[in-house]
Amino acid sequence: MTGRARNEYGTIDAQRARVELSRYIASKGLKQTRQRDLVVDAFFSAGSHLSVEELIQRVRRRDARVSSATVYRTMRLLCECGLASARHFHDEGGTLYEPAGDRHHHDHLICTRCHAIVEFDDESIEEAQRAIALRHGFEVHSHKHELYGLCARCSKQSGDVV
Amino acid sequence: MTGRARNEYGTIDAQRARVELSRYIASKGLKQTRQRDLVVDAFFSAGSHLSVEELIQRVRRRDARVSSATVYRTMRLLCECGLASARHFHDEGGTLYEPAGDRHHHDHLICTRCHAIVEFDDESIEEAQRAIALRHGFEVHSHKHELYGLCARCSKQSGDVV
DNA sequence: TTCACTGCAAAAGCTTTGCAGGGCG
DNA sequence: CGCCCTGCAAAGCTTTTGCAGTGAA
Repeated sequence: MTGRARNEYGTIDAQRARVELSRYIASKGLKQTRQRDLVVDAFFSAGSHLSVEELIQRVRRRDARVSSATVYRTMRLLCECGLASARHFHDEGGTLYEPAGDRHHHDHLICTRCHAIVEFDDESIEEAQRAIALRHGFEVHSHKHELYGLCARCSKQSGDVV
Repeated sequence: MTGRARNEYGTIDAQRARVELSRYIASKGLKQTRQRDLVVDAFFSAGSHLSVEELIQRVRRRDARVSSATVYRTMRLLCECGLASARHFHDEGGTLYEPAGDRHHHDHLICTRCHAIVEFDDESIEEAQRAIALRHGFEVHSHKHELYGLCARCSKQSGDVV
């Protein structure tokens, strides 16, 4: 137990996210609305790596009239205040969002067949990155490290069939 | 000397690229055209990491009537036959192409201010990736590893000014 | 002569934006 | 009551595609 509410992804839960967003909204003179609450709830009660399309569907189960523009705008807000981050895998398809909060940095293994996404985090790679940046005089602020291929299940299926 | 014509990027030169593309074109029953030659020349005689926009400009210096569709189609051809590869940095902006040929795999450091791109390649990272893939049962076919931040020059400017 | 290629323009797919009305503080 | 937010539709961007005419082999 860490004293913070977390779900299976190690992310903050919907309730806490709403509190943090409220704080951000207040600090910026923005307004809390029913639609924003719906989006935040839908997002934080779902799994990680949610597509805009899935998110819109989830929101519309509660209120079919929420527009996609509002969902995009709310997710932009969540990204700005650090509660979510946007990802673009496969160099194609739309944006996927993942909860951010105070979660540790991580990278991704992506199955190109079933689109499963697994997170990983490796200190020796982070260390090597620091060395590379130093060698080139770069001041690195962020990075993206994605491994594409077949997950265990899809890899096994390939082997079985072929 | 390796016996192969190479430019400063370690990529094959325009002449050799044209030969290889001709071979591919012949093998597929396609046709060699003036426009394709223009695109290939423009691409291989330019630096690495060329945007579609820059490429189109370069091609049009020679023939202003070449359409962007043709440039896209030709670059797709070059990617298919392994002479080029498409990249999408910064999660925004358009596609950048880089010569591929028989060049060694590499990754990128990208300056978020001046958009300079530096290539790197690190065996210890490749090794760590293999270990991670193994641990998760993944069969990795490709990866993307990008470090974003300020290059030496921009980093120094920041420090000076602020 | 045949069939791939080209230029043009329209379409596609994702995301943002302008606007007029609605609602939070 | 002021101003932010919302839904809708239209616009933006990059890339692809349909089509009729052109050109390589």
